[in-house]
Amino acid sequence: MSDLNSKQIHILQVAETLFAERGFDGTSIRDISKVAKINIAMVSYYFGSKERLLESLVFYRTSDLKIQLANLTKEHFSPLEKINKLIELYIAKIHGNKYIYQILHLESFFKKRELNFKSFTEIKKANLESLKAIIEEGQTQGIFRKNINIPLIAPTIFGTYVHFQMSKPFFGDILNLKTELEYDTYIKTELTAHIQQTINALLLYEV
Amino acid sequence: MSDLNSKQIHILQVAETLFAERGFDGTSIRDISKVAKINIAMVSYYFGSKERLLESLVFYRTSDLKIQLANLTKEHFSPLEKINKLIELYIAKIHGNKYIYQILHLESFFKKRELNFKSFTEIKKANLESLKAIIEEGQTQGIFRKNINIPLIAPTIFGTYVHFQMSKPFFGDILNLKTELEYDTYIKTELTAHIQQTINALLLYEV
DNA sequence: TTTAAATTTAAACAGTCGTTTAAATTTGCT
DNA sequence: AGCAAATTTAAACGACTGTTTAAATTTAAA
Repeated sequence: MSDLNSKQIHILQVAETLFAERGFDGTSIRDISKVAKINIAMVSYYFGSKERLLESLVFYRTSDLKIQLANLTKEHFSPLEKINKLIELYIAKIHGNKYIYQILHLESFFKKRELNFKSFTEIKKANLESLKAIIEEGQTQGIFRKNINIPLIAPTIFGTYVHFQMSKPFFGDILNLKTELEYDTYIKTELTAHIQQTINALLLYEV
Repeated sequence: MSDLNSKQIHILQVAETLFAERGFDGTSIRDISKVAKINIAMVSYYFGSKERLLESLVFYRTSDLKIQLANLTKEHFSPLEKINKLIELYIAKIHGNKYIYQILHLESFFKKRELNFKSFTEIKKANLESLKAIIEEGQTQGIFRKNINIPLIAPTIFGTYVHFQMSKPFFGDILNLKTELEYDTYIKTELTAHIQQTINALLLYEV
């Protein structure tokens, strides 16, 4: 499970893009085999089954997903700077792994799928704890206001990004972003700035 | 297409919950027939095909989706009050139609599906215009700050809600919301308040 | 009550699905 | 080179898919 050869990794990479594009049910093993240029039996040979292929993919990617926040909390930035660096890091990391996040986001709430998403949940909990630590640091310093629903900040960051990413045709149209690169650049600049601005205002000001 | 009898509506309602739970591809006509207690041929008889059933469902629901914002913009509230009423209306309406929104959200970005989602796009554009009108009113009154990326506000509202809704197992766990009713109540109170607080801070304060 | 239309049914259709099989081929070690 | 293990292949399996068929039944108007 843990040591994958180059052929297995190639299959996972093909499966990843197809699952993200068409969904798990919308992608057949024959589709994967055709794109990856392998025999259809190779998926069963290497992974056992289609479901186990997805499990391997999730395992393969989520081991790479941990966002380096430990270093961040220790450095001597102000809480506000930490928050903004966290958001930037968060969006960049999610965007770099957008396919697996799309898959996890789409498939995780289908109850019939009984896969092991514990690692994903643990990462979310760990990230929430890091965020909580930074905000409470800012609150004790008297910089951030007290009445903040901390668990709802992550959905605002994550949800804004995901919704922007999933509504690409709509926002590409109204914001006149024609190419993939233009869209990516907009996410790294304007969207990240918007989210930082939003969370900063929420943390700093009483309404 | 437009005049549906009670049997057709019953089929659509069953299909709606199943599509939202299991996805379009994950739901078979036999599943729908079993739950709706009809013969499998009735779907083809009434709707022509499974795809046309989805089209009928989208048409049936989106005609009911238009959020009544026209009245809102005309009433003599302050821009800030209008924004907060808009958010409350928006979340309540989406939450009341959560199943069809889930389906649209999940299926709309799968490119292979060439369905007619124009009405959905038009609603989004109309809502964006209403939001823009209110914010610009506030800006000319000198209440709201100038440097605001208006098209990105809707993704923040919508995205926060959708992500909270789709991560029900996660947030139900960490917020200790055990029943469906507790979750619904939390959305109508805490989550709506959080989003209002967030957008208000964004509109009112320079960071 | 007769009769034609609308509805409902069980059965079958052709196609695709994930998976398995057994034979063929390649690989790597002695 | 010889040989066993690993890999790759084409073919087939049974199960499930959406859809169609034709007969049976119900409905409703004359």
